[in-house]
Amino acid sequence: MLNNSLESQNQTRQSPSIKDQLNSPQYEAVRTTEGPVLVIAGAGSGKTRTLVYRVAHLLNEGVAPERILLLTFTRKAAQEMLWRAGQLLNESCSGVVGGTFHSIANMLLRRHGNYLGFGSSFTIIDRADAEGIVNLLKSSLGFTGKDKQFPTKRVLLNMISGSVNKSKPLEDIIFEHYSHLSDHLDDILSLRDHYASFKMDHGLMDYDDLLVNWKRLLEEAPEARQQISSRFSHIMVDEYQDTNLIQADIVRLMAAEHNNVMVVGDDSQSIYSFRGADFYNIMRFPKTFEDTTVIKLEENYRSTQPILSLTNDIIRNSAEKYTKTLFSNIEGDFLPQLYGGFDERAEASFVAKKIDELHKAGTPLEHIAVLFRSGFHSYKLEVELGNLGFDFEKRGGLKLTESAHMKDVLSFMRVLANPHDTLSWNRIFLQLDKVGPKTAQKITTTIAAQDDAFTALAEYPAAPAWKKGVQKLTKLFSRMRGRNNTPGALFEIVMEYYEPLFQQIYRDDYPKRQKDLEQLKGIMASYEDLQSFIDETTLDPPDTGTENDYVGERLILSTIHSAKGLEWDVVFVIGLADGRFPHSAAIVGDQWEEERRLFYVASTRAKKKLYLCYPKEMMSSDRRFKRVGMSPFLKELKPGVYQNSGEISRPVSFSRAEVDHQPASRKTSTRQKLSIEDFTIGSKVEHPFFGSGKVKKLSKPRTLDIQFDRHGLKTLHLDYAKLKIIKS
DNA sequence: GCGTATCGCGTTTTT
DNA sequence: CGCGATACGC
Repeated sequence: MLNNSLESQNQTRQSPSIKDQLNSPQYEAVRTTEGPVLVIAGAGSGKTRTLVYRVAHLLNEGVAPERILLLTFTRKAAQEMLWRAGQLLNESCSGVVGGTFHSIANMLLRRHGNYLGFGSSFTIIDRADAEGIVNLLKSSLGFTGKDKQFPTKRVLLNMISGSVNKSKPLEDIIFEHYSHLSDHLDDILSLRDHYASFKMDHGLMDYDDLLVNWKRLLEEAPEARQQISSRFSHIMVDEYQDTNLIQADIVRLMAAEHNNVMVVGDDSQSIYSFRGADFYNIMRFPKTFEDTTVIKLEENYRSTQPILSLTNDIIRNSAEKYTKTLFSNIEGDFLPQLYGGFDERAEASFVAKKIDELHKAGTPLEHIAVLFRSGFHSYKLEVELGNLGFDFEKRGGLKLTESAHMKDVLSFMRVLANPHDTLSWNRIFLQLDKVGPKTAQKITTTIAAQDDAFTALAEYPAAPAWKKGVQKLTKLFSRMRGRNNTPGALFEIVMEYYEPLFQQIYRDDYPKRQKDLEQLKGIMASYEDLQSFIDETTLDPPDTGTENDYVGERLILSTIHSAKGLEWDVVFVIGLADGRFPHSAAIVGDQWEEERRLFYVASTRAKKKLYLCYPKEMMSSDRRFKRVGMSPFLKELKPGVYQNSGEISRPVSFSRAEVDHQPASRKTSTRQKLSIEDFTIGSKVEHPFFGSGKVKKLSKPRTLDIQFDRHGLKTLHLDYAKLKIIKS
């Protein structure tokens, strides 16, 4: 069974059996049916393949590529599908318009936006920027945040800018879901209004505005509607359960002329309601479009039957059942394994050990993935894998352009492209010494009111403490605006100014951040002009990590959300503990059900082997360890669908012996196991990052305090810190 | 007294 | 990493 696994990766792409499947009645219908088509397809049933064949079929029939529109939720998904369609036809699919809702919206708005009263110049802001604006507004409107009841930023943001809320009065949303905030109703409403006018004034647009304006364009601008709708004759939408109401409207309006629309989705995989997705869109589809052909795909071509039995059992328990029982013809006798570790470290070491075993037995690392609910759940495992020398790629969590130093650099670029971008101005001023939030905001509002922000800046009456800083800034901008600089050149100019500040602001860890900046340099250099760089990177930020170099075997660690639509031979789901999954803030009801579907999505990623893991002890808020049970979603499973792979009691000593047998080719060198007895107070030690230091204090089992020459006092744990004793 | 610097602590998920 | 609370400086 395992030796087949090596070949299967290549075969899923263009396996001959796909052709056979295509001849089956279901796929025949999918390919050729005219008019509206709704495909309800379970996990692993070949949703993507469906669309690939449809595209190939249309092109084969002589439909001009530029009349086909393929809408997805990630850019990668669209590229992948077009690539596969091209493989089928033995030619390229260039000309087919494929992309995310947001990128298509951006394209259309830049071309036709003037019908709605804005031209081609607007800046797209991402969620992180929106948070910044909300903060600015909060402070300028005098919200103190002292009241604990006041909504957290994220909740607030979802309320004032979330797409759901645009189709429903905000008052209703607050009444239904956030009734404890009703005292703040007026505050929130005024914040929402200010947010809207702030964006309008400064030529900013966020993710949701892109969609709203696309819809407006189709509804309110007859000439644009005419041009756009006559351009496309066939529309396809992937992951339809992830669309929100606005996107559903857009699909409806886009298809009004030709009625050739095909959507594909799975209601059991709806995990994006927090950003406005509404899986009832699927149920409504046949009502919206007359004479819809509904096609159900229930055979699973991905997982073995034991895995499917477990995943079927997960949705069996959901409150709203859409009785859909997937079946598979793929043989396999590996029952999903359940593992409860004593604590997070035991869980991590179990996973690492298993991965090591699998790898040695011949499963390539890139066919293995570890999935989890939230970004930080994998910290312990990352340390463990690092120690063992495994190369891994983490997906989800912070994107490259979301870290502070990146946003710093980008803000210079964005101000250049859009001098009304107050948020970026603010960020730039905050970097100056002796300038804090208040002063930065003062400068920003003054100069943004002027027509020419740059000269206004030069003439700004600066206080002595930071006058020099402003002068340097003025110089910088005159250089940047000088010639028609390419993005690459602009980066160099900015870095000349920013580098000294950068080292000052992030003096603790700037080497790591510097690598990111190097990457940014490469990315910017590949763009022709600044505007297109800004548009593309804010809509779809490049991943952290070195994507460009081919890195061979690499394990994937990913949040479940970022793993959607993908598959691996072996999947580990970790952190399946009570309070962690479902997330502790999830209340029984809709949110609870969504968490369950999330678990379903995670488990259905596995083709051959599935491991479900949880720690029995976790750090709670007060720094104390708390015993926890397994996730309620695990408890409710039928005992027969998984096998308990035993539990390790308290890890007597965290065995480093397992580490020692690693091959020398791995990148971290084996380091000796040090124990606390090896140190005395006053020992001189060397740390790869903090440099040299002296031991100040030995604390109980395996931690010690070290005074580093350049980085101050740190408390380190022997199991994690890579210490070398220089002199004892 | 206003504003800025510093420290400590708790983190949902994202186009 | 960003937030809040607290401490210092003009």
